Amino acid sequence: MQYWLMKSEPQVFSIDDLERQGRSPWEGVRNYQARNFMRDGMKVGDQAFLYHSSCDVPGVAGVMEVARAAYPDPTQFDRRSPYYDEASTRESPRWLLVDVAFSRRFRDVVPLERLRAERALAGMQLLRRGNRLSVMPVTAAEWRAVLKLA
DNA sequence: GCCAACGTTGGC
DNA sequence: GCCAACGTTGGC
Repeated sequence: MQYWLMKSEPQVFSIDDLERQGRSPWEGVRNYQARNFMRDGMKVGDQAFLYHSSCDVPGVAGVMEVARAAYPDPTQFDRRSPYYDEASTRESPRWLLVDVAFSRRFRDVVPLERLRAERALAGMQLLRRGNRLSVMPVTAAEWRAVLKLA
């Protein structure tokens, strides 16, 4: 089993939204590296942190589980969607998504600031300078270290 | 294949 | 709102 971290702006899709819905397609990933992690890495049953970005308190908000392996993201074909990609075709879809299922909402978000202060997380990809990836792997040791802070 | 211009991400 | 960092685009 593998561990992941996936970013979302809570104004767009938050841990509360996922808790309410129970399960959801993870729409809108438009970065090749992030797509490749979903396509080549993610398996049903993998665990992922939901990270809130671009908000008052950026940080890890809870835990979800991969509920369905990668398949084409329908929003790339939807002209009215902000994620529409006119260059993508149904014969050869450019963008994929996975379905995620709610597991747990932390009582409080574990703030980015707190993650940065944690020695065990010094090598975490999320914390590297200039990191903008919205989907990335997390090691088992990092996973445990973040859970301890929740 | 290089690289400048441009767009996006995301913390602050 | 600012700006650093980075990815993508497109001319050459």
